[in-house]
Amino acid sequence: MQHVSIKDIARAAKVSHPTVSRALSNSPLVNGETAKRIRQIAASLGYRPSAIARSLATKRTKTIGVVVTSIADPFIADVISGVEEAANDHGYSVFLANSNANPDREVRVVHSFHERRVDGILVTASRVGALYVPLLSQLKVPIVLINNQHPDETDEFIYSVTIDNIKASTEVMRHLIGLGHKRIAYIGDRGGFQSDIERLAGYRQALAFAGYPFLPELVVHGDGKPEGGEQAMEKLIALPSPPTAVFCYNDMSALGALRALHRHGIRVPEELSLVGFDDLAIASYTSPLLTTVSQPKQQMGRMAMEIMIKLLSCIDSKTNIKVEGELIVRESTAPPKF
Amino acid sequence: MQHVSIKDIARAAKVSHPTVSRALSNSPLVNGETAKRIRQIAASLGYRPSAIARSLATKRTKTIGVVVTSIADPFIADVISGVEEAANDHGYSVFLANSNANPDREVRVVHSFHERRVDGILVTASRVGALYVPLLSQLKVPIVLINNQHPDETDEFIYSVTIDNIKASTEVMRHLIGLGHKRIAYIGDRGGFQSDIERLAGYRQALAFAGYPFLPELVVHGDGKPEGGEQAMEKLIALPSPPTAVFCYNDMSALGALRALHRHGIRVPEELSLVGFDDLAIASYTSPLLTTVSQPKQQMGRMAMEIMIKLLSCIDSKTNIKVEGELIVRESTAPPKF
DNA sequence: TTGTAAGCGTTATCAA
DNA sequence: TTGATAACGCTTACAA
Repeated sequence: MQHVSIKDIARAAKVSHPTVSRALSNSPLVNGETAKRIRQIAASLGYRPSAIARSLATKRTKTIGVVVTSIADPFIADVISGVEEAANDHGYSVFLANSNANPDREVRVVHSFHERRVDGILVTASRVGALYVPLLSQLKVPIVLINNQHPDETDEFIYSVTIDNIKASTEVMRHLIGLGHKRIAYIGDRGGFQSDIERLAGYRQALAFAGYPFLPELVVHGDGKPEGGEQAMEKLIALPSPPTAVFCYNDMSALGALRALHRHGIRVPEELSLVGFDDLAIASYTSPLLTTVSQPKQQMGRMAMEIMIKLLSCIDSKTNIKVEGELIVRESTAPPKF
Repeated sequence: MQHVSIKDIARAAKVSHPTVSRALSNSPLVNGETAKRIRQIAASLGYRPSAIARSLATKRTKTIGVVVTSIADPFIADVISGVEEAANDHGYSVFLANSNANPDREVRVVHSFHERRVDGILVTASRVGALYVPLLSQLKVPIVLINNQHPDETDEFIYSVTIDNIKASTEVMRHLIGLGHKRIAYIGDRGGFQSDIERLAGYRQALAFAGYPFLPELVVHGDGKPEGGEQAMEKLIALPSPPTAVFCYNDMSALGALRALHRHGIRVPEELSLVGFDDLAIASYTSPLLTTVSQPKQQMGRMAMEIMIKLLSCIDSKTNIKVEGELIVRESTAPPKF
């Protein structure tokens, strides 16, 4: 016999299988002594309840579907580690699915989660396609978005954990402006994703606040990856009057920017200051060490899963959480030279 | 009604529910016309079969448990992305669990996978505790190890995908020796994990082959992470006669080593050559760009999952795969100066 | 406090 | 080619 079932235990304990079920779920409706005996037998037989059968009976799987655009993205990997930890702590298991921001795969993931009857869905994406959330919400299970607020605030099934991008972004700018920089550029992401839009908004606000003009030529687009950051920095370097400081959408972009600067022999921070966003592990190992904004990545994952679990337990709680970033000043920023 | 079932479809199509089941699984035992009609109805009702109920009936869940020591490890994250992709391609779903190399959690993960009745288990660990595999193998499901061969080759349920560490390691050494280096150090991992042992073996073999002495003081231990690499490098720098080249167990260690070198103002590669292992994305963004060994990380994950799926389909295939690394010479290695 | 019976949504085994 | 019926392993009334 492959797996031992409550019937096997019932037979050994000379009771009915529902009694076993009750004993194992610590129901008060069973005699203390018998319960003890049953639990002993269960343990001695190495009994493990079938989550499958239980799910079928209870209509809850204690399973959460987690969609990511790419698990190889270090930011996402950190978030997921928090997600998994919180799930594990509460007896939930996570199905991991990569969508690669590919619509075909997205549809397959939704189907797969539907068939598996997940209790809820977590979406961790630096970028989430506008069409995707409606697709997911067809499943009628709660959805928690990490780092992407749903535009339609009224949707009752959608919750989110995000960082306060505008605040973090203005703080970065305050730091640069405080150092004396006046020509500050922004290397954004390509797609106009929410976090990018917000960081750019913070950039503009801070500029306005300092009374500096907003110069469109100082806003260029990368792709959130080193390649894009590199190309974007090339454009800035080629400008007739290049910036003295550059604020990047994320650390990956900053990495590419740094590479372009190295190649051109432009010294950081002596000739140009550079700031990233995310505080990935690498940010402490570039040279110079990168000034950046730290996000509580793992904790954000954990919070998202905890919101989910509370929702599923009908405990209500704050469902749209905004966390704060923290500016980490390292070596890549300094006053402008001139 | 929350989910539509085959009974709902049966009612709508005026057939029995087993007929629906047959029609939807493309059984030849059902009239072509009826089958078509049933499938149309199913589609129009948005039917999605319950994997839960199916699993209970078939005793197979099409589910694989994936244990990792840390999903935040970029090497592991890359492997997992291959794992997930292959699973998805074959209709399997993956349960992701972090063990953090913590024995308590390991036990919980095993229980959880057992209860979920996973069809197989994949273990991705730079390091896997000796006790862990026996624990896992109690489940009587196939296990595929990535980057950790099971010492007991005879165990019938254990399979593996590994890189040929010795070969890759000797190649690194040939490169350094070819450049003219004679005092070459090795920064290893702490725990005596298999990959570390093998890379060190390759180091010694190459030294012996070149006729150079093996100097114990040139072998120091890190922890596979930047911090450890940094400390290990400090020890080497403090040596009365420091090495002219350093081969690191992995890129993470090399990153730390690089940091220590920067701090001491030791120029790489002019004064010291440095080699990593793994070819993480960062290796192309350090300065100088890191010479390292590339492992086909995603492909290894994919292969592991494909072995698993073949095993589960009773297709036999090579079950212990060894892949080859590739030396990527970038900027961190050069002939010794003097 | 315990047991009997039904049900969860499939697939599998028989008969028809 | 189809339909009854049972089975998978659990939980949950309801009865005793």
